[in-house]
Amino acid sequence: MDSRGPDWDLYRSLLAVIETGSLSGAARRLGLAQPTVGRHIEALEASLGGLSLFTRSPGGLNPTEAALALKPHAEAMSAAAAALVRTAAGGADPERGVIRISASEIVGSEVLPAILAEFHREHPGVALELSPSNAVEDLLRRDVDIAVRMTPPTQAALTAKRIGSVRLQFYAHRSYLQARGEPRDLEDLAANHSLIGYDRVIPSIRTLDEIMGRTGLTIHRELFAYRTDSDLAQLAALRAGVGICACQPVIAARDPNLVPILNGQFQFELEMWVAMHEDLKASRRMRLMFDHLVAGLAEYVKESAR
Amino acid sequence: MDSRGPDWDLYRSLLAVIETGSLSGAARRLGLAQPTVGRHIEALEASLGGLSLFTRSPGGLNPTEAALALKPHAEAMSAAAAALVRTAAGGADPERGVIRISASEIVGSEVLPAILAEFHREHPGVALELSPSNAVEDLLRRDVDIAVRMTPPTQAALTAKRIGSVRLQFYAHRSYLQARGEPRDLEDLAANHSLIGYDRVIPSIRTLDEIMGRTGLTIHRELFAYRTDSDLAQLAALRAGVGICACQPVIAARDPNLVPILNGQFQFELEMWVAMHEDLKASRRMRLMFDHLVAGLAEYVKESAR
DNA sequence: GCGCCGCTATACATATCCGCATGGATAGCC
DNA sequence: GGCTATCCATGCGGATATGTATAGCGGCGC
Repeated sequence: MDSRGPDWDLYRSLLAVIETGSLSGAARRLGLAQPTVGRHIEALEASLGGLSLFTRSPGGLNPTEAALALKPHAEAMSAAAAALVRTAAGGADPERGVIRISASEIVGSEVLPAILAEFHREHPGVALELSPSNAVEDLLRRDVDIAVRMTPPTQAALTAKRIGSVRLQFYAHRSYLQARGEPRDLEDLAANHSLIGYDRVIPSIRTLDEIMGRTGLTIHRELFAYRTDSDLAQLAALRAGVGICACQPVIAARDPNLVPILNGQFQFELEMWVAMHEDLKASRRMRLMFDHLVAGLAEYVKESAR
Repeated sequence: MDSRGPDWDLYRSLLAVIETGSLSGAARRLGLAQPTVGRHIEALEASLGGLSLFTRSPGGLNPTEAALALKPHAEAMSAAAAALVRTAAGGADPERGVIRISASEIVGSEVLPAILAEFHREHPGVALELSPSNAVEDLLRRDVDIAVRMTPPTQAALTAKRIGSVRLQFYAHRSYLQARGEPRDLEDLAANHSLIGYDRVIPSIRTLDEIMGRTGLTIHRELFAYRTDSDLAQLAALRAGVGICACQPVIAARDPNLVPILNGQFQFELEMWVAMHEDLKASRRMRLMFDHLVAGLAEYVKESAR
């Protein structure tokens, strides 16, 4: 029932060596001595049936194909270990510990801060970590505890709650409209105006593409005059008057110089979800944050629907 | 960048103690001495900020709420470690090592053996493990390397390939038909015949339920005269003439005494998928098996479509 | 009530692993 | 060309963790 493999510590050293590229670097990161890490790798190679994991060179250790195949698994262990420590921090006390949250750049910087600030006032002992990213696998790999997503998380083993729909519509800065005029319709928009959009389209934005596709616009890089994959950079460009960009009404309303284009037609709807790994339901602190996010975002969505 | 937590070995001991319920049991499983495991737990509790993980008793150690919250994370580490060892087995040599495959009971025992036998003839050095189960989370948790599924795996971080549709229709054994006659239609079937079906409905069977729901049949336990959650037991019952049961044509055709009911009407279609964690694409052996399964199952589906 | 069997906790000898110090090798730079 | 800054490999003393042995405690069956 066991036939247990190598010590798990060896995997940690393996990962560190692959990532740092040298025994010395791994030793520094792990707080160990270089010979120790070297012996770990040696022991791991022996444990794994004489498998050769690195080609030693004076400049460092070069991972073999076999070692690279093992790396993702070691990363999974590392993520799980980190999640375990986060869960353990503060113990069963919901007023202490760490929570790590992932959200899109926009939500992470424009929507969450207010909501998280409120949570932090109520629970000052809980440390918060925010990871702005669009990667979906975060939750499965346990890189984060809770995620706010704009796509329905169809994953098993996930506790997910739908918040509602967030509108998205075209906005432009007054200064831009003064210089370029206001587009009459979609055709005019596409032909004679400067759109702000994506550079290399990110997978998780696909829903947006579909929606825009339905409106008759074909999405391709050349459609956009100002291209960046960062949502935040797009928002900044919109605020600077570079061009026209899709934006959430509540966020746009914060700048009185941003005005809706095309009479607010061509609204897109994005679903907003909060998701958490089921395993974390065992932690009172995580449940607290989950519920707080659901409530806070529901408020935001309600405001957005007005 | 690091602030590394406790030694990963401690997590392994933690998991073993939770699962066995005692230091001694964990020590036996891990091949360590009981005091060693005790010290591990002690060290872990200290590392985690004086967190209390167990209530010691003469009969064993009782995990606290905090320890139970950590368990899933430790399990994730364990699964990842096991997957790493499987990947490492045989090294980069695609002709050696281990592959662990998950499939439904039916597919695992009626369809895969022939396909896997062929693979095994070509690659006799590769050890194969088959885990018949309907749990979907296997791949994410890395409990298995490759899965054959009858539901579309909508998960990110998964390499999935759709094989095609597998028909499912009602069959009965000749002896049953002699005794009970042949049902004229669905109503007759539901009212006057013995159906073989599920006991406590398993989540992953839901697709089947939906399909059957479309046909007008309401699915509830009482509909079935012979109830078991094991697909294999259902098939065995069908072969023994217990009653009428949905079955794949290719499988039914192997027993000349099984005949289609209702003129082959009311066919259901199930999609067949092969899925693998993206991380495993780095392993040549896994890719080989993935491709072999795709080819072999495509052949099976083609045969089934005739 | 007695003995047996499971468990944990403690004490002590030992084997193991770790860190330190050193040597050798390569690459970049003045 | 020599200097320096990396890196890895090796040898050795010491700290650390492990295993063995034992004591103590509680439950269960006869």
